Amino acid sequence: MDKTFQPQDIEQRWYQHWEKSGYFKPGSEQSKSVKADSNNAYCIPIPPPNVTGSLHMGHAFQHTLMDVLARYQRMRGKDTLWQVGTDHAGIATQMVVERKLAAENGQTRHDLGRDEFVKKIWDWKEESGGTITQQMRRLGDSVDWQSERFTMDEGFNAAVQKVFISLFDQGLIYRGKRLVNWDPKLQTAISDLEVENKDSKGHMWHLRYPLADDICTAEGKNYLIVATTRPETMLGDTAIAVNPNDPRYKNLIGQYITLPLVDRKIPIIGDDYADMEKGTGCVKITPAHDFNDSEVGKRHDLFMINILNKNGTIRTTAEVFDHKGNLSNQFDPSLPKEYADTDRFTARKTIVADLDALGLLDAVKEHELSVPYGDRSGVVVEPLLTDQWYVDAKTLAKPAIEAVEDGSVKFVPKQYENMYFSWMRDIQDWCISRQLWWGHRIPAWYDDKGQVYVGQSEADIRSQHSLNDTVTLTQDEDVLDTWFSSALWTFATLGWPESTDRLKTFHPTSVLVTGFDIIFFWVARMMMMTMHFIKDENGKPQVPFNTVYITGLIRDEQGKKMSKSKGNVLDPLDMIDGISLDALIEKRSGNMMQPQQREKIIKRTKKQFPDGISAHGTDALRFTLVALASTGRDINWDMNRLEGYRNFCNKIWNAARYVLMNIEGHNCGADGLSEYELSLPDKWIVSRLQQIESDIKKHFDNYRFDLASQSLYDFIWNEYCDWYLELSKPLLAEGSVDQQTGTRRTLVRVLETILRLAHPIMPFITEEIWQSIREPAGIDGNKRENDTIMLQPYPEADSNKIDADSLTDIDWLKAIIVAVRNIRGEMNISPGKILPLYLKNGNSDDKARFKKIELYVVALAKVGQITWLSAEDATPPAATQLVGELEILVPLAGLIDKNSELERLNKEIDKRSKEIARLNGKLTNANFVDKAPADVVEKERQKLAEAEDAKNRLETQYTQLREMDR
RNA sequence: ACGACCGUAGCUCAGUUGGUUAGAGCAUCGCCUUGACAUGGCGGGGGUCGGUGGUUCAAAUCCACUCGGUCGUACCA
Repeated sequence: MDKTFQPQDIEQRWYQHWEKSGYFKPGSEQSKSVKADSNNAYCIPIPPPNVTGSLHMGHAFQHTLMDVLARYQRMRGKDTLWQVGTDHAGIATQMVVERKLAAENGQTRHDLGRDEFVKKIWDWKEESGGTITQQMRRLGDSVDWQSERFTMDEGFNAAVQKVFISLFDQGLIYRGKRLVNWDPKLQTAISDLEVENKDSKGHMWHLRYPLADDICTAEGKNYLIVATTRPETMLGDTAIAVNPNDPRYKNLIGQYITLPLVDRKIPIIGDDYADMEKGTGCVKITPAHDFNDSEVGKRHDLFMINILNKNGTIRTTAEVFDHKGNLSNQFDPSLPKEYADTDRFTARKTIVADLDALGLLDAVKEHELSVPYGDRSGVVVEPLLTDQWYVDAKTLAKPAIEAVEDGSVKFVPKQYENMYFSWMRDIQDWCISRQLWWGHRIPAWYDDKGQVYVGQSEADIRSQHSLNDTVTLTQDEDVLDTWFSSALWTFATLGWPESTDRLKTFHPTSVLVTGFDIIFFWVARMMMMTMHFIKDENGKPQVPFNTVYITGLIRDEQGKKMSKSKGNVLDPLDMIDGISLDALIEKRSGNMMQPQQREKIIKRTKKQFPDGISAHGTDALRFTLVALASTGRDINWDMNRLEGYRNFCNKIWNAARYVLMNIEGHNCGADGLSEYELSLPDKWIVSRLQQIESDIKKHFDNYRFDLASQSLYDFIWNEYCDWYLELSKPLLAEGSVDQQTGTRRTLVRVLETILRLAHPIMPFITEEIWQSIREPAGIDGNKRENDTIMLQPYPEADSNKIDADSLTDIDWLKAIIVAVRNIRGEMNISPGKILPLYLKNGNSDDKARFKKIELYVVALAKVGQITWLSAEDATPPAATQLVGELEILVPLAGLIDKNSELERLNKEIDKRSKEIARLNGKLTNANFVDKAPADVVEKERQKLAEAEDAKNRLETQYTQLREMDR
């Protein structure tokens, strides 16, 4: 074995072995002895990453937690499936390929045409689709690769079709002309969730709209003033609203104003939406370009005038619709030609200038407002009137809300349930059509008259509706929102709409691990779709998963979100393999959208990683992520933690090295027949192991990964390595043959158990070491089930193995050794120097007890001659430590400076005095003594007595020492 | 504006139903290359738990208010 742990030598080798051996498959599909039974099944559906993407730290985090759960449950004997797959990620993928096309030969997707372009995307998927799956292998993800799915594979496509068609037939999907969030750059509708509102500074323009028919306001003005942040929309105004109770204007209701620039006569209406307190009390109403106005329009049967092209420029001629969305000739649709085809923001300036020239610009004010941006395109989105497909979300949401209310689905941490409820209880219909080319084409066809038919194929529809060839059918150009297909993820991946064994065994799945940012996008929609389509044998809706574990976000060391544009992204693989500074800089600053950031990023990267990043290995990365995973809070990434846990891996490695060196060629009881004797340290470490096992189980079952890893770390480093391995040294050197066998047996078996405990978190190092110690630990490596640690049983605590005396004895032993070490440390005595030791004030029990531990004290505290002194004996000049009643004395004898010992004693006495004062304060308080529980008071009394006794003895020692050898 | 979460050692974080002297890792200081490990060993220092007030015999923990931060939602004529 190498002196240090070299992760790069072992990781990929073991992963390939596991994968090749089929160990990631569910147990029921590996061996006939495991029956497929939904009661013993454990399934995690992976949140499908973008097929053309790559892993970031957030993935690494979530994947690690999922893998910990999967490996843990698999070892506990659950029939475990971690379902893997990728998402076609509509807009994101289409954009990537469009950019690639543009960069390579300056083409747009329109140059290629739809079929050719979609083919290009499939090509790109073939080329880049392997990246993320390769990265997952490096992370050690124990997913079932053989059943990997893609949201556009054949079976999935069938599921999507079936869901769409059924929902349409049930009246839960409909088509309608409505306002949607329109992205003028990508030229597609997007959902509310894909809109990012950003605060920005803008202007509020106050416009004068002349009253028609020579009427005047109560104040005698012949115009109304409206205010707007988007003056260009005035071209589409179809009313002015005032509050029906507003004394200033209520007599004008039913009258008209003349809309400037377009010379349109539009009504003044009364609506509560107009707030008398706000602005001038008059609101321009543009139902085709504002969501609130659209609602007002519906209440008053207003016409809707669309003035924008799909690319965000002003139309040459407006589109006029009546309140039902039918084309209308009520108004002259012509628009001033000087704005035609100019961008909305250019038009804004021109229109303001033109109104100003007409004397109709009353005021311009600075204004803070939030502006909606498309999260993908980064441009301002526009409410636009278009024909789109919608899902009746309210109907579907009802059972989905109930499932969380009645606890069928639990969120961890629980507070996210509120987030879920608040959104679900106020849910809007879901716009599912997207004007993209990449995605599931909507299975709808139109005839010449615009009549819509929904069905699996054109042929199906023709036969179903008896349409002959004289009727031309054209398929809807649009595709479905990506989240429409991912909403079917839990059951479509298991084979639905076929009725498969996997669906029966693994659905509902056990736990979904995901980020809070997609609770709405994904979690809620999976709930709705699954409960609508998947029923159990009694016809009761099935939930998609029983538990939703919400993770926090991984941020950079300053708590900032990691993003490409900030240049603070860390690649999990760089943590594993390491990366040079130059390569890291290239990665962070190359191919930047905003080159001006480049220098800044380079500078910061150089400062933060002057030597690049060294290799830490997958296990260290995973352990770090697990250790930081406390419930649902964000993680500020800390390279120092990673380094600490790399050292921890090395610690385990060397502990194993020690064990191997000491069992090699010796009997360690593997045959189960040899005589052996367990010594005090053996009994102790076995007892502690049981306690740790039950702690870890508790923590895993509560999803407290951080506490589980902490328990493991503490036990391995601070107990097994620091104490047990050290205690084993004198035993192996001086113990009897049976004792040596007992210790070797314990050394290797506890190590073997530790490896199994740690395996879900650190799969590679545990497998590597386990392979070399399984035989001495008494495991028959020739049996197939013993080929790998990943299929071994997870350790379970056995309270019969806890020896209570060993726990108190070792605590006492530790206290004595620490006392000597403390004197040594504080007096700057070299650790190797053998010290004589006096023990004073020990009772007969202490003496008997000390006999049991003398061997270890001598070895670990490096003491030579040990002399017991009775209470009456004169104490030699010595440094003193108290262990309960017992006084530990190290003679000064030229080793120790008297004054520093006096100083040290003083410090100790001082400490005791403070404690005594505190306890006295408490105990003289009648309220405390009367009202606190008796055992609490008694405890405090005892502490006081002990502190007083200790103080007295330290003071005696102090006086004696000071008097000596003056 | 409303809601959620967070504020504990220099840094990153634990701290359960209120009850020992508030813990860990990293960093720091001192001693040590001892035959598993210097990616190490041993020992030490470091915190008025964001602030104020309250409930209680007892508050990091419960309540109210307040300051700071993150996120979400709403509003924005």
